Amino acid sequence: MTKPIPAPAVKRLSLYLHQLENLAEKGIERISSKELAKSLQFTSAQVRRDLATFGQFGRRGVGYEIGPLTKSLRKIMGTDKTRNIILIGVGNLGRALVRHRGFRRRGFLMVGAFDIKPEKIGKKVGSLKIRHIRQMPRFVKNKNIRLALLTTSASASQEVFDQLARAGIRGVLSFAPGKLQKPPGVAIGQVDIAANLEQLAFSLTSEE
Amino acid sequence: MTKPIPAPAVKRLSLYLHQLENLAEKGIERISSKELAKSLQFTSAQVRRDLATFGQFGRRGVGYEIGPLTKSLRKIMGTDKTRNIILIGVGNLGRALVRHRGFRRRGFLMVGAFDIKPEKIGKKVGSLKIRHIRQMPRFVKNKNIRLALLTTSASASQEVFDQLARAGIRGVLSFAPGKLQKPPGVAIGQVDIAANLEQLAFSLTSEE
DNA sequence: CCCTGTGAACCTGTTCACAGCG
DNA sequence: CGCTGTGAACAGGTTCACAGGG
Repeated sequence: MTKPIPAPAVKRLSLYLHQLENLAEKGIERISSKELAKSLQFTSAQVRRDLATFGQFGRRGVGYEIGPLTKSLRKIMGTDKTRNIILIGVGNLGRALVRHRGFRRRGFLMVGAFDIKPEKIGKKVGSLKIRHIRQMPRFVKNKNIRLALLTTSASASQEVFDQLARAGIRGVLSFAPGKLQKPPGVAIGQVDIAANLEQLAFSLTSEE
Repeated sequence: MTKPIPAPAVKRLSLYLHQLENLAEKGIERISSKELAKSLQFTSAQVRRDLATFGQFGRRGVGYEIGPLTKSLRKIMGTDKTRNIILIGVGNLGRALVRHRGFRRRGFLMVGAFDIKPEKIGKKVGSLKIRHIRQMPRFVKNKNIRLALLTTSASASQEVFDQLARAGIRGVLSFAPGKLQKPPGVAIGQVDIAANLEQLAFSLTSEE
């Protein structure tokens, strides 16, 4: 029986990892659950519990060695080797994502950008040439791509998602609102900016 | 005693609202918890429980009237009247967000864009003139702005956040990685795209 | 009889508190 | 003695199952 891993814990792993990288840059080599917790506004028990979910990384009486721990967490997250990613839908948001600096630092490399509009094909976005989505399946196969960002309109997103799934993509991060129907074996993440804003707006209503 | 409202329920309210708007466009006037649930891949009990958290909207034996329910939910979310928002940090992502079509539809109107770089000031992004962040506090006060999007670098985000809080902003949606230290009375939302990608990458490791 | 609204059971994830190792 | 790792208690949210109105 594979033990189930709490999704919230995985979410926090990202934060731990990011924080540890910052600390390493400052030359710090060890940290206790208490200190790490304080910097992220969590409790020390939470940090220990989370890390313990994935293995035994600390030394009693001492704390965690940042170097080895960072390495282990990267491996767990699947970002110990650089992962190639592609983007479908080169609109405003798509363009910004292709140029986004943050991915590289976290182990992701944007290697392809696709769209369906003829007038966009062949143009450049950042250092990438925009390809027709027709060429996506071969590209995915050749370069062994597993992850894609989806920034098409809501109306096109299900159709494009299905194409990605057929092409062998294993995880899709969608920026379109609306639930995607997913086949088994493909993971979906969704970033809904307007929904996030609405949640903020809600917290205002209770206070004013 | 004000009863506490589960944060996950608020998150789902956004989804209900969006779905109901879609249904209304199709001319549908009534829906049962079961049908609404199916379209979002939730359970009917969940839908009923969530809606009941905020009031009594349904009729037994019948279901929910889409028109009135939509109106009520908008009011609850605080988006029944258009809310003005501003953006700080006109980089790649900022530019995309200013031009983003989705906000208007959800009741948000982008009315100001600010940056600190002299060479950007006075240029246009979409239909907005970029202003110096120095002018932000007066702008916020005059136009009575409550919400802001923050797309500065991680290193600047805490400093800018504090300025926003001092200017009277009540909710900030940040796109920079790293936890912000927040004063009471200001709500924070965070969108960390790289972290979302990492979570997808994680789900891959367990399967391959 | 249909479908909502809701106590109660259940379950999952968090916090507590301490045993155990360095 | 310090700090991790972890059973056990706890809390919050979800699901069940049914009472009750239309």
